[in-house]
Amino acid sequence: MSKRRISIEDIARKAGVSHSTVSRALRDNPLISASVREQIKQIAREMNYVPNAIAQSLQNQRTDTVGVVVTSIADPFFAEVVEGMEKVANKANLSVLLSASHRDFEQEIAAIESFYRRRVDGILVADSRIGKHHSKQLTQIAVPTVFINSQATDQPESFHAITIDDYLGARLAVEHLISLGHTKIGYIGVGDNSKSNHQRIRGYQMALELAGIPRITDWVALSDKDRTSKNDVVVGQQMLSKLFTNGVTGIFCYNDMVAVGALLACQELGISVPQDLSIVGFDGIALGRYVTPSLTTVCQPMFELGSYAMQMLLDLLQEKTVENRVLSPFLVKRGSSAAPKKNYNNTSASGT
Amino acid sequence: MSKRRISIEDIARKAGVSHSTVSRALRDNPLISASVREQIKQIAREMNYVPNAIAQSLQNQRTDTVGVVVTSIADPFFAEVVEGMEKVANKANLSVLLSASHRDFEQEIAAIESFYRRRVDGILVADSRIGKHHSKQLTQIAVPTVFINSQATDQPESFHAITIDDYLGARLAVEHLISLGHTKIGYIGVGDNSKSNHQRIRGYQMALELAGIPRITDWVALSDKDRTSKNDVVVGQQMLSKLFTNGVTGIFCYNDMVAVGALLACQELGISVPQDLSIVGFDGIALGRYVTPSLTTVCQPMFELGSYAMQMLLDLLQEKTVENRVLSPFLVKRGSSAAPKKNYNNTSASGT
DNA sequence: ATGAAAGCGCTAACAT
DNA sequence: ATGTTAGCGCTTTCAT
Repeated sequence: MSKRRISIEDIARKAGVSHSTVSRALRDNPLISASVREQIKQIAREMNYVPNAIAQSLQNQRTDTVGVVVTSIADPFFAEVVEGMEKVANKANLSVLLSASHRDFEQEIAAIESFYRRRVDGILVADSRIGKHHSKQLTQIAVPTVFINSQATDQPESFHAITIDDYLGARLAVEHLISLGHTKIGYIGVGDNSKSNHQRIRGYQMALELAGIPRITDWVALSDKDRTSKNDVVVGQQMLSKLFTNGVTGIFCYNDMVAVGALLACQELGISVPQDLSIVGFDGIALGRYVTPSLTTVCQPMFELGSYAMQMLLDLLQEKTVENRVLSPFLVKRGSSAAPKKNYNNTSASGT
Repeated sequence: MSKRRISIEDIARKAGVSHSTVSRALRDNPLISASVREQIKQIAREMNYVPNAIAQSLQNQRTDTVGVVVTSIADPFFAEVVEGMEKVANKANLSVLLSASHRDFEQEIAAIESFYRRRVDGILVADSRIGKHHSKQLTQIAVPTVFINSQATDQPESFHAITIDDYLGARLAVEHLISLGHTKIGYIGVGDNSKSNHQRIRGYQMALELAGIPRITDWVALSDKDRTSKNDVVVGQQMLSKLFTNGVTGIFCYNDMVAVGALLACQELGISVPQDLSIVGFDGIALGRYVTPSLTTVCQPMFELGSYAMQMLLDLLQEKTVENRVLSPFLVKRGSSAAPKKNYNNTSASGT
């Protein structure tokens, strides 16, 4: 905001009217006569006048800005989600302030507080770590907020939220493997305390249970705490051999990056997918289409997750009542899953 | 910005001082006695006071906000670049307004104008389409601006810019193929009028020329105008067979997505890479490591591109003089390139 | 060391 | 139909 810019004052002077007349004219207030209005607009154009949104915000108590917090912009999943948000925001003439939390609680809070200082009209938080115990600080920040795939295990009821049905997704994945004839099905997950991971494990277990397949502890592997999209791949790579050694013929992975890691490990170990082992991912990022074999996965409607979330926020801003939403993921069958090879002890494991 | 929030007025009332004293105390102005200062800060804390950044901006003529325009957030290349920007901005306590241009000139201008209205302190534009003829409108928008990989063929000299050396990158790619023994080398590019594509073609041609390899028109294929990261893949897929039929043994692709498309086409056509055909990409997006075979490519330092650009902008804001930068890409050899198969007419094509 | 007052650029209630 | 004035919440002279 360097030098002095043209203000309505300047235009008023040149037009020989008061600054309020200019203000009215520029905003098509019907009180101003057409001729004066056009004259003023003409002068404004000639002087390259651009209204100062900061001054308008101070007066109007609205910034036409929303804050968005994601764990990482470089994560292909969130990139899609943000794309969806941006599209809706843009159509509604809202600007988007973007901030990354890197899955860190402190950074998430810091981002939200910064948004609050800047008086954003609303806030969108993806993969939030905020639970009930923190909600107090935040309810004081009385800014309309929508959470996307909140990861707090004790998510406060009072918040607005849009969520993917992780439990359903996991069941879709595992039931797909079961329907192909697999009975030795493993899970590779992440060891952070995310709700997603919990729900996906639950879905995995329930799918097995409903099919009468016993759960084996050695068929579940979880990584350590720290996570980035890059080392999700490493998780898959490292966990794979153990599970394969333990005899699984199919693996459901926490997400696509983990699945890609598993795929990579298979290539190294000479395990052919899907002949020797079937792999199913979660998310539906573009990458899954380009690996070999292409990845069977449970897709989250990422773009919709973002655009619906933004739409919910818009509704909130217009004081409409908004219902929380739960979106259903869907299975996309590709090359990484197939029926298991027939061998000695196959599909007869239906007894308890 | 819904209801009334706590202001310094409220604190002043409660502390029995004037609002200017509160303002000073909160900002550690040495004029205020330590005891009063602490008392005021205490009250502010108790009342959950959060300064109104909008009011501060209006007074200080600074918003501590930068605007960023990229073609698409969902593009893995820009996602990395933005990540780099965000990191530097965050450290400098700058907020980032993000907007997508979708490679559309109008949208790019609209985003910049919106940033100007909001009085951002600086602007970063990636893949700008703005050329000399438009620079007039924008020089009036006297906001410090840095362009990243500007795509205007007639980029105005006066702008600040950081650019990857596309020409060098292309030479690296093609010289790599030549050093492996290839002499029949093709190029798959994009038909938009981007500077990158021009420079990469130039580098491709120069590398051939320097090696004394004749150029063959049929070894260069360009796509039509419209581009998204998704249909860059399609470009690679569609162009591949023609080039292969025309006898090339190595192909340099405009970017990694095009290269992935080419790889996919090879799989479908039963062309084995790198035995029958070598493929080299450009960009260095993560995806390249996960496809089969992994992609040899010319890497742009994406994260640095973003972080340096933001650093240049910070310097500009502090009125330092900043030099334009040209970053060098570097070759990363992976699985998709190898020596061509020996056959009848091999590396003897060194005569003019 | 502290308060009063002006002003950042705008909108809107209140005159006329 | 237009001008005058106040005020959004803050910082910063200028008094004292």
